[in-house]
Amino acid sequence: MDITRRDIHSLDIPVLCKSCDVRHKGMCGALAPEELLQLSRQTRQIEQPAGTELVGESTDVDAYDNVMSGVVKLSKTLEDGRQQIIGLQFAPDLVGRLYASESPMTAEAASDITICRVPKATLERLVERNPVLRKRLMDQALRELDEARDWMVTLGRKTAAEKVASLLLLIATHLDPDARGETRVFDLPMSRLDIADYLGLTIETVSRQFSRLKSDGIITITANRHIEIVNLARLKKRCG
Amino acid sequence: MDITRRDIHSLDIPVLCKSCDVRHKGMCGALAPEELLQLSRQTRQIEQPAGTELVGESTDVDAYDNVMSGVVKLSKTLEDGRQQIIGLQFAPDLVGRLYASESPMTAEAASDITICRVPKATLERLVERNPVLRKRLMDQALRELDEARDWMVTLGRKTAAEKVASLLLLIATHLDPDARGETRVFDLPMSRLDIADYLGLTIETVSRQFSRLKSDGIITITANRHIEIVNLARLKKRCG
DNA sequence: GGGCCGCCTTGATCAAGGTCAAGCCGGATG
DNA sequence: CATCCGGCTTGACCTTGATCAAGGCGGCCC
Repeated sequence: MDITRRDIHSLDIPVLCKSCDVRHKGMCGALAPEELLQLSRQTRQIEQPAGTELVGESTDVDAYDNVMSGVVKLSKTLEDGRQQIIGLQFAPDLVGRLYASESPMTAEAASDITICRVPKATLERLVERNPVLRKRLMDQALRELDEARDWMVTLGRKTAAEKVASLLLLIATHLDPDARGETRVFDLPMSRLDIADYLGLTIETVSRQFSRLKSDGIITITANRHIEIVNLARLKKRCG
Repeated sequence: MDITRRDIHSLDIPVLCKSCDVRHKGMCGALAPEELLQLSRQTRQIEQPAGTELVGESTDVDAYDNVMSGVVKLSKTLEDGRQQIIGLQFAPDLVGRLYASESPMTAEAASDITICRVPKATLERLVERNPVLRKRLMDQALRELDEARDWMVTLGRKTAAEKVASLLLLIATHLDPDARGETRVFDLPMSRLDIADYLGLTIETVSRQFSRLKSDGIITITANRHIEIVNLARLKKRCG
C-alpha cells in the first residue's frame, strides 16, 4: 500500500506493506525504515558507534529509535555492577516504547548502528489514529514477551554449552535469515562481554565454549568475530 | 463506573473502575472479576485443585481464565524434561492472551484456584469495540514484559540466596500488599519444586536457602508453607 | 496402630562454571 | 620499529550449587 504525501502530512497513513509483514519483528518494529523516514519531517537518520548509549528507554523519553542497521542491546544492572542483557534489537526493530517502562533499563549500541529517530509525540499521535498500526504494535509487544520468556528458559535451565549454541542460532536467524542448507555465515555484532551478559555467564566460559565448538568442527571463527556455522544440525542439537 | 444491563448485552461496556486502577496487574488483568461475571451469560466460575492444567495458552484456545483466587503458574519445558516457570499469575490476573503465543507454554494451577472462564470470542469482541479496555490490555502486556525482563536478571545474575529472597519478596508483595512495617505473613502458594523451577534451582538448594533464612532470623516457617517475614529490611538486602 | 506415600530437609560428594592469573594477538601510537 | 592497550584465550584452582542418598514428618488408608 503506497504512502501519499497527504497521508504523510496527516500522520495517519496506513502502514501495512508486503515488506513489513515479512520482515518486521520486535517490540515496536511496525514501520519499515523507509516509511519512517518519509513519515515526518521531524524524523532524522543518525549513525552511532558501538558503545553509544541511546535515550529512549528512560521515563523522560522524547524519541523512539528505529534500528536500521546493527544491533542494539537492552540491559539491566544490579547495584553492585552485575549486568544482564535482557534483549537484543535487530534491524528493523524499534527501540523505546509507548508508555515507558518504570523499571530502569539501558539501551546501547552493541555494534556500530544506524538508527532512525522519531519524535515521541509524532509516533504516538500516529498510533492513536491508526488501528492497523496499533494492532501491529500489540502483536509486537506480545512477541517480545514470548522472546523474553523463551530466553528465561535458556537462562534458568540450560548449561553453558547450550546457552552459547542457542545464542549462535538466534543471531544466525536474524543476520542470515534467508540461508538454506547446513551452513550460516555472519559477523558477531557484539563483544564476548556482551555475550556473557546476555547468557548469564563470564567471558572466560563463553570463550571456552567457543573453543569447544571450534575443535568439535561445528563452527569456525576468524578475526574473533567472523563466524561460520559449519554444521547447523549439530549446533541445533546442542541447544538443549 | 457502573455496568448497565444494556452495556452487558452490547458487550461494549466501559470497564474502568476505581478498584481496577488500583489492583489490576498482569498480562490481561484488565477486568475486575465481578465485571467479568456480569459480562456475559457465557462466563462461568470454576474451581480447580492445585495441579490442574488449564487450557487457554495453546494455539487452539477457546477461552480466557481470569484468576479470582490462588496462583496460576506458566511454564515451559525442554525436551529432556527440564522445566522453567516463566510467570506467576495472581488474582485478579487474566490467563490466556489475545492472539495466542506460537511457542508452547503450559498454564497450571499452582495452588487451589478459582477462575472465571470467558469464551474467547466474547472477550475479543469486547476488546475490539472498547478503546479503554484495549489501552489497558496494551499496558498490561508491557507490564508483563517488564516483569519477565526483571526476572531475567534474577535468573541470569543472582545467587541462590538472592533468588530465594527475591521470590519471597515478590510473593509477599502480591499476597500481603497492604501490609506496613517490617513483617509480612502469607502462605506459600506453591511447592518447593515449583519454587525451584521458577528460580532455576533444585529443590535441595531452595530448601537449604530457606533453612538459612530461618536460622538467620529473617523468616519463620511453620507447616512447610506458612511464612512470616520477620525482618523485611534484611530480606531486601539479600535480593542483590 | 502400622505402614505407606508425598513432600521436605539434611548430609556427603561431585562437577560446572567462576575466579585469578598469565599470555596472545592485532591495531593504534609514538 | 617498539610499545602499549583492549579484547580474547588458556590454564590452574576454587566455590557454588547439583547430585546422590538417607531420613524426618504428616496425612491417609487399611
